[in-house]
Amino acid sequence: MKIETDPKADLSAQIAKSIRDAIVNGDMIVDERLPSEAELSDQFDVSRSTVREALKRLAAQSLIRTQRGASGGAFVRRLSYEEAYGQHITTSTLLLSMNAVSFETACEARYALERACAPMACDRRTPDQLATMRAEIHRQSQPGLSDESFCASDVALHRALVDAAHNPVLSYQLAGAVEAMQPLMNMITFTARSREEIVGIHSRLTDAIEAQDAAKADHALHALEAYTLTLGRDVMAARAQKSGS
Amino acid sequence: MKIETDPKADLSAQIAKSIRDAIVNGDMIVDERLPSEAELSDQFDVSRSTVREALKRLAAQSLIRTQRGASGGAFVRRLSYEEAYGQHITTSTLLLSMNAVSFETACEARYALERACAPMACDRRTPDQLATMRAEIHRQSQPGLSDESFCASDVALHRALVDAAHNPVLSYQLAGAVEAMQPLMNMITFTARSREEIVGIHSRLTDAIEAQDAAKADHALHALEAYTLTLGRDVMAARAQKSGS
DNA sequence: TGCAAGGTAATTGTCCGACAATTAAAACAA
DNA sequence: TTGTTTTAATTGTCGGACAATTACCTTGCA
Repeated sequence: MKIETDPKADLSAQIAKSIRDAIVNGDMIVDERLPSEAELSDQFDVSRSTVREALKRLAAQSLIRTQRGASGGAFVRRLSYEEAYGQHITTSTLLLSMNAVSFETACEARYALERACAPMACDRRTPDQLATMRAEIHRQSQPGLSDESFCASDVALHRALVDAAHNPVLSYQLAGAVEAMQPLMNMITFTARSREEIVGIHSRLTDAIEAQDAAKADHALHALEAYTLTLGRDVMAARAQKSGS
Repeated sequence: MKIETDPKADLSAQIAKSIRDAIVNGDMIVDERLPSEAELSDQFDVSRSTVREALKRLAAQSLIRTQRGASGGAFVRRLSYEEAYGQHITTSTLLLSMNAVSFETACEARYALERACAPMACDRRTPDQLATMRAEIHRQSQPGLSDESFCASDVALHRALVDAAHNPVLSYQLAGAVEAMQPLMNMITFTARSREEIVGIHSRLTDAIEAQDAAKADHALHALEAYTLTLGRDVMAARAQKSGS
């Protein structure tokens, strides 16, 4: 295990990097045990505290898990889809909120990705996923629903669409794009009229998926993108006017 | 700043979580300074070592940066696209390598995503990006090129295609899918014949992007997916036969 | 006054030693 | 054999110490 001497980096960062490289390169396999903290501090010739800080960095990236007691230690962790989802969503959300991504850009990306998996969803959708989509549509029709709940239901529906493609890699990649949009979407106040419109398009979309009509699904997603964009622009315009007055 | 008492988690993990929540929820803005390690250890009533381990976890996720000296400390970090790319690619690569994702699944996801951005690339491609694609095609035609270099060039070409869509959110999401495929692709030995075939499709694809012909680009990507899949299946079959004999 | 040199204090980085908590395995007793 | 106790290894937490770095203040000088 080599240690690249980048003189400006912290020791714990250097050690974390060398261990991370070993894991990513496949030098260590899943569930393999790392040397104990004492052994690592000997190998790298640093104190145990420094080794611990390095290990905490790796734990934060879900690369290792630790276990106390005899025959405990740090083990290479199998990265599950669920954890990867979580990290991806957190990162995507922060990226959008910290970098002032325009509503248009995020919207365009989201619907482009969804259109990419619509044909596969048409092929492979299960009754289960159709039922989920119908249930969310029903929820969205409830009059007392808050804007936040409406958005959450929207995300759930689109998530079902993505999962219907039955491609875990695709689901993983798209989860970030769709869920990271939610804070942006939450800024929109949905009138009764706009909800009705959206529910209508959602129904057409679900019908298309059920009928396995990819062209129709694509059309519905285009309509949804256009309408969402209109709503978003209205909100932005209203906000700009307000702050300008 | 609240601390949820999850009794089974480490103290440093709990503290990291509470600070992370504060950042993600927007309670702390970019470049805002966190309390010093001494103050945090007072607030959370733990030792400084424990606070430091928590801060290292956050640093590993690029949520904070630290600075030494007077008026130094830990500051909320603006997550840049570049860092997010890096994290995303690392995570995606690990996810694929650790979970035995089939070549078919990864391939399908990759080309579905690329087809999603092809229409936008047709609209917005710049001469620069076309030149990059042409240059990579030229590289791929060199006879002495190693399989690894051929794959790297392949990734570079597709990366140019994605960037041509001029949507940073899309680029970010797709970078993981495309680059994480490279280790899988590297397993394939490309014969002179198959390279010729791939270069031909790449040329058709680039022509379509230049001519802004979305349908033709879509067709080329479908052809590329089908051919890549064939190559991958051959490799897997050969490998299976070898291990079986 | 203005400026430069040097000192000071605050803060993170690293090290050390100690003890608590946990857990698997070994040793032991019935 | 089976159940219990002891033991050893390992991570988790604490406290203190010092080094390294850096912004800020003080002091002396022109």
